[in-house]
Order: sequence, then structure tokens, then C-alpha cells
Amino acid sequence: MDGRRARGEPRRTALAQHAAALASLDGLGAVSIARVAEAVGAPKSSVQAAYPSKQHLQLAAVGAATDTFVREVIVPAQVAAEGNDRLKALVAAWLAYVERRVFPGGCFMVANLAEFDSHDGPIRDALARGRRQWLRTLEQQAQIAIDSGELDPLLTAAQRAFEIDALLAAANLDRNLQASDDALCAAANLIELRLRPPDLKAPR
Amino acid sequence: MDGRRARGEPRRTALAQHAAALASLDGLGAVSIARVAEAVGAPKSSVQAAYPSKQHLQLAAVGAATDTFVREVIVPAQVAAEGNDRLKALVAAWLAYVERRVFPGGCFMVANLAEFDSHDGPIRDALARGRRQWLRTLEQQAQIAIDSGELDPLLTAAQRAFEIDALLAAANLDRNLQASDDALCAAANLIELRLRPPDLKAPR
DNA sequence: TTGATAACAGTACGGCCGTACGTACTTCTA
DNA sequence: TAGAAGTACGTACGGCCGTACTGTTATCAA
Repeated sequence: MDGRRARGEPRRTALAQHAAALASLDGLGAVSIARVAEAVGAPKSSVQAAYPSKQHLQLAAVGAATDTFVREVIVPAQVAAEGNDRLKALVAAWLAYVERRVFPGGCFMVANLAEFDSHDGPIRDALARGRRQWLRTLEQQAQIAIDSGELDPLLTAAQRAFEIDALLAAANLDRNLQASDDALCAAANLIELRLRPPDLKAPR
Repeated sequence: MDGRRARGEPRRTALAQHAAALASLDGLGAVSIARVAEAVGAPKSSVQAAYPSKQHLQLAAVGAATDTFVREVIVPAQVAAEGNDRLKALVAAWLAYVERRVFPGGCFMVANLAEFDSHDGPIRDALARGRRQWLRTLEQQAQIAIDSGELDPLLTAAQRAFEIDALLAAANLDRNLQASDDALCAAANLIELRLRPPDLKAPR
């Protein structure tokens, strides 16, 4: 335990969180050392003291956003039973995390993946890793739901995960474009329909 | 007809197309006058002569991309009969347009909507307008398919359009992340499943 | 023919950015 | 106790960018 390093850590996490918030609005590319410094009320050189380069700061922002995502979406859904209930809980937690504006620009991942999907490098790797973990979480629960007969086996677990993520990302986009939460409700309804058990496929 | 203005138009369209290509890779925000000028081998001041400001150039890039999208996706699908066939043709044309790398970074709209969905202004408006047109095109054909019994009325036409667009956008993302066209095939399979007529819902 | 207009090219200025240093103070280590 | 390491701040430099300004040439209208 090094008190010298520990002393600077609160500032580092504050910087990373502010950087993540900025990135959710303007994209990681627009996160400059000067803007983050201004956001926390510190001189530019202090930010540089905490993170040796811009890329380090960007990576820290991705890390902070990933932690936030786990805390706000993954963890709350753990109270639900595995399978379809957990799947629906993950969806509900995701929509709530976007609606609550944990990040001012909606979902951090959705906002930044499109920007870096064509640039290889550590930032894209970090973003892609987070996305894969999220998809795997969905896929695991979908597999359980399929195995237990809660979900129609017409679609594989991977397809279920892909579909849910795609609908959520599109809902995030429409919410930001329309400046209204209606898109989130619409997506919730649509996903609910898609997650109905096989025997409810034709309700009447 | 003014020959002076007509003389400069090829250069303007060339600039807009190069700008759109750059934007599909790095985002519209990273499209600088200097980079576009270098891409076409002209001095910076010539680009400024063609477009009075950076924003005009960005708007022209959106316009050029919209035209390209219509030419490469909307028009080719018009040969299919209206309804489910047209819907499948639109999906196939979209996937082909991404796979052929008409834009080097995949779909121009997907790449830039996330960047501007939180910044109001003329650029966001232009992007949102293109998106709404695309969704309306899908919705119209979905409505025809529903009315003629080709699609399960469990989902509304708007939900069908939203779902198809979401799956395509996610496919574009995965294609870029994995640098492989498998994601496009997977999305094609999934959408094909989701567009099956009602009597094929349970094939066995 | 003359003057206006527009396509081009060159130059220059101010702004923001990332980064490299230099410095003072605190904390751990040898 | 001396030195290394980390935080924090100030300053300065070079680079890229957007834009303004000037000038040249070609076209159209009067």
C-alpha cells in the first residue's frame, strides 16, 4: 500500500468518470485533456500528471464506464432467477440505466463503439471486450431459458443475445434523436414480445 | 444554366464523396477541410472555395451519402414485389451495400448517427431525416406484408421496421469489429427467421 | 467591351490540442 | 536521514485546424 499513489486515486477516478460522461455525449475522440481538466476545475497539467497521455485517459474512461455499466445493469439484475426472468431483468436494468441518464448521452458503449469499430488499437479492444462480455451475459441466460423451455428454440442463444442488444442499441439511438423516452418504452414492449415463452406465441 | 458554376460541380461532388468516405471511417467530426483537400489532391483553400465552411462540407457529405444509399439500397430493391419480397430485397440490398464496402467504414448512417444524436443542429437533422425515410420505407412494406397476410400481425409495421433496422445496424457493427462478413450472414439468417410468414413460424 | 461572378490557388492569423519541461511539496524507502 | 517516487501546478513549444484575405483566370451578362 502506497499512500502517495492512493492520495491521487480519487482524482484519477473523478477524471475518468468525467471523461466517460463527456465521451457519452461527444464521443471518445472529442475527449481532450483540456476539456476534462475544465470539467473538474483543474489545470491541464494536473490531468497530465494523473494520466501520462491522452490515450491513457481514454482507456481509463472506458474502464470507468465499464465499471459503471456492471454496477448499474449487471449487478441489479442478479436478483432475478436465471433464465428468462434474468434476461428480462437485464433488459429492464439496461433501459432504466439509459433512462436515468447515468451517462448524459445514454449508453456509453453504444455511443463509442461505432466511432472506433474501424480503428484498431487498445481503445477498440477495450470497447470490444466490454461488448463481448455483455453479449455473453445475455447469451448465457438465453441458453438457460432455452434449455428449460422458457424460450422458443427456433433461435439460438447467440441469436437471442444479438437481437436483444441490437434492439436496445436502436432504442438508445431513437431516445437521443427524439429527446423522448417513448423509444425506450417501445423497445421494452418489442423485446417483451420477442421473449415470450413458446406457448404464448399466438395468444389468441 | 451557368457554365461557371457547372464547371465547379464535379469537384464539389468529388469533395462531398471523399468527405463521406472519410466520415464512414472516422466520423463526421473528424472530417477536416485539410484531410479532404489532401484526399483529392487540392490545396485547402480550394476546398474552402467550394464549401464556405466546414459545416457546409459536412452537410454535403451527408447529402452525398444519402444519395449513395438511395442508389445502392433503395433503388435496387424496387424490382421486388411490394410486401415481404420487397422487405427481404431491402435487407439483402443493405447487406450487399455494406459488404461491398460502398463506404469503407460500412454504413455511413450507422457510423455517424451515434456521434450526432446528442448534438442538435443541421447535421443531426439531416442524419435524422435520412433515418426516418429509411424506417418509413421499411414500415410501408411491412404494412403491406401484414395486410396481405405475409407477416404475423403480432408485431406492428413500425415494430417490424425498428427491428429490421436494429438488426442491420448491429450487424454492421459486428462486421467492423470482427473484420469478417460472418456477422452479416448471421444477421441475414436472423432477419430471415423474423420475416417468415405466420404459417411457417413452427416449421416442424 | 466592360464589369460582375465564380472557380482556383497562395498566404497568414488565431485557437485548441498534445506533450515536454521545470518546480515545489509530500510520502515512502534504503 | 538522504534519495527516489508521486501529486500538483505553471509555462512553453510545435502541430493541426478553421477561417479570412488577396490575387489570378475563365465565364457570363450588360
